Amino acid sequence: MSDFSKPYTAKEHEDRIYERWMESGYFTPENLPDAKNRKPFTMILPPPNATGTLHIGHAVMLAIQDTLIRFWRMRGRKTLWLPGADHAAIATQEKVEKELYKKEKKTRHDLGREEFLHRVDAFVEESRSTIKTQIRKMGCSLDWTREAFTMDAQRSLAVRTAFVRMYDAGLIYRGHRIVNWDPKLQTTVSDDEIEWMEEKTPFYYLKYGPFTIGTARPETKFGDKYVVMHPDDERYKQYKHGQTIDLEWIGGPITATVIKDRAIDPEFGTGVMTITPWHDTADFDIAERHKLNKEQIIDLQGKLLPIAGAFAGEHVTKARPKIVEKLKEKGLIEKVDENYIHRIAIDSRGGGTIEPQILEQWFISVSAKLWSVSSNEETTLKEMMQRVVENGQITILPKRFEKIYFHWINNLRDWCISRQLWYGHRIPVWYCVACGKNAKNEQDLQKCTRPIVSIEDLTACPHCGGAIRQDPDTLDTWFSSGLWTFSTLGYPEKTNDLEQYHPTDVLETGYDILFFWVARMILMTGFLLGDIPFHTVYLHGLVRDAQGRKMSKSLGNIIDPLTMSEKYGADATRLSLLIGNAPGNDLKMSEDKIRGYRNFANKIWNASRFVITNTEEFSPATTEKINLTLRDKKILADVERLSKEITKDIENFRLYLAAEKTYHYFWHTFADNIIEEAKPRLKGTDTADKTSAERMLYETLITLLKLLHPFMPFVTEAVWEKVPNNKDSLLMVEKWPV
RNA sequence: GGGUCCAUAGCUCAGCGGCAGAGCGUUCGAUUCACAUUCGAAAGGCCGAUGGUUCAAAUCCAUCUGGACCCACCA
Repeated sequence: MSDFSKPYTAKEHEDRIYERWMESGYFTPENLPDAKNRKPFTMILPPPNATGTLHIGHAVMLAIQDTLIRFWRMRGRKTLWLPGADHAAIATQEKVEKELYKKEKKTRHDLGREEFLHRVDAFVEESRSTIKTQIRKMGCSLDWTREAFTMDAQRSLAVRTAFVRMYDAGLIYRGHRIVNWDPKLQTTVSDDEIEWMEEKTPFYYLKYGPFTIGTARPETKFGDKYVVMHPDDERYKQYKHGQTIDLEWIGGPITATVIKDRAIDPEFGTGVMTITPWHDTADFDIAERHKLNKEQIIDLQGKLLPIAGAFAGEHVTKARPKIVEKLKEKGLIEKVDENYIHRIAIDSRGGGTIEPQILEQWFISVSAKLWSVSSNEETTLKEMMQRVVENGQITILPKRFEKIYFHWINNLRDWCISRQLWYGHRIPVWYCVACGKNAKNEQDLQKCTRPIVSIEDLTACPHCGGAIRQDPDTLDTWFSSGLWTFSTLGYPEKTNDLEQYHPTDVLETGYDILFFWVARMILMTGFLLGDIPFHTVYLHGLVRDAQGRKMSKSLGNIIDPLTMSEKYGADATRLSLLIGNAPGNDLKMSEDKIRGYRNFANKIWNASRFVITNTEEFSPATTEKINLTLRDKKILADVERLSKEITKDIENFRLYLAAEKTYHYFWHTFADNIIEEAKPRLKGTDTADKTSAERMLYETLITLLKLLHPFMPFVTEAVWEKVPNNKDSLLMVEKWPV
């Protein structure tokens, strides 16, 4: 058995070993030895976007999850780790549109909806297979027979079913709301997808009748006919709420109405402002409170409407200087603050500047009353989301994120779920355009005027048989992601999988999508199944470079996990992502660190070779009969203590400690001390002492290989093959040493 | 404005009431040995500051300083 080649070269083993695992079928829980008597352990892989390639953020999640799943598999659980991909509507559509424009100078409108979606599907097909190959390179023991995609037939059925059920329960409604509109991508964007940028802009103090108002956006001021101040502001006490004032404004004389509202900060500027409810969230709220008129100033392309008079049709950014010029001419500018810092909202996915607009959108109400199946009382989605974490049904690790979660829930508003994209789940709502002309009775006629919600595709109005059209919008990506723990298991059918594997045990993901995704899964599962989606949420941090900066293409500091795995092996890459990675904390990563763990893989290889070549005549059956010296017994007891400690650490998600302890013990205790001390004994003439040493070394190595396997599956499996007694067995399904 | 967290060796961090620790890096030395992807050794710390609780504080409490992040968003 001395065919160990001299340094360990990961490349020679990894693909081959992955193939062996695949052939064994053990990634599928039902194929595990004695599967019937195993208790299930489930994790669903957070689906990577179907557009991308694997990056270091994926690698860290894969390393943690594969470690957990391998640990629980060896501990005798019926482990299911289910893979999939997310269609990532906005990101994917944007990518394909860019490609299309670059290659053919066409927009999606040139192709039409159907043809465009064909292109997207082709693109997604290709990326999905790329990322799948890359996930395998990392050694992930995922059940590929259950692979899912958020846009496949089964998941689409789940999405429509969920929509219809929520609609029927009165949770989904349509309404005019102010939303974040991205004029570049021509869609709404959720609050969570916005990034704020600071920009130095002139701040204008404008004369508004007897008042002075401040604004950084004079181009939105055309329609302003309400002037708002704090009710307790002494300076303006002579003006009464509702009082009208005639004054000269940009486009000529207007009549303004005084509004008193507590949202105004008397300290800011002059303590008086005018409002633009159509294009500002705060102004919209004020207008709603006092039932004021709202007027649109800017269209969906970002151009000024006829209300702007001479400036109509001009893009806001181009019109602004001209408008300032006109204000100057009219003597309406009192002063300009040149050093004002203005914050502008950017769509973090596509980069367009957000222009708030009032639009008709679909919403999920988080505060509508509904009947809770599980607690048998009236509740709201918001209360339900809070309760399951509060009462410990769901644990979020690290604990401090529970506080952050509660804080978020407290400020939660209704969730806007419609997007004006083409790629995604089309909203399963139809409108009768035949105006109910064939309706048989008054009841049906009335139904024709309302939205028709259906799980099945409709081709004609079910009430009058007339023509219909489907809502053009698609659903927010997170709507389908929210169903992920159970849509992957067969929902809406009551499948065996759903029965057996849900709720899942652990959801492992980055803290950056706690609100986007984790919270929404809790919401969806709570309503649709009356259950929780998972027992434990484990949140990892961001991977940063050695200087602690975010990795980005422009900084050129990206560490590509695939290049690293190619160079140093997947095991080394994985270990570098686990050690020093405490939950919820960001992790600093450098190539040097990975190189260090490559050396460790080689250490395992070499020390194992030494032990294996010196214990060749052993078989587990005979080792039992060999008497151990006191010292060797003590060593084995130490290893047992270590095993217990490691087990506890992994059970409590302290992978960073478990990995480091095992690493340290293997290298600096086992290799540096135990093996060194055993060398003379192996060459000695005292047979009893010699065999005791052999047994001790053999058993220690076997235990350490098992302890290391979840962290470094390839090298440990490669060594396992070299142990004479193991022949065709796989370390992957060996019993955990406790 | 509201919230969360961090500060310990040059760097990355562990320790979270009982003698200040690890990895990497640095310096010096070794090398027919399973392994130069190696081994041995050394240097390196007022545990951010101040005050308090305690027999005892890096650890608990308060305040401050510096930093990171999240949420809200100010016309």
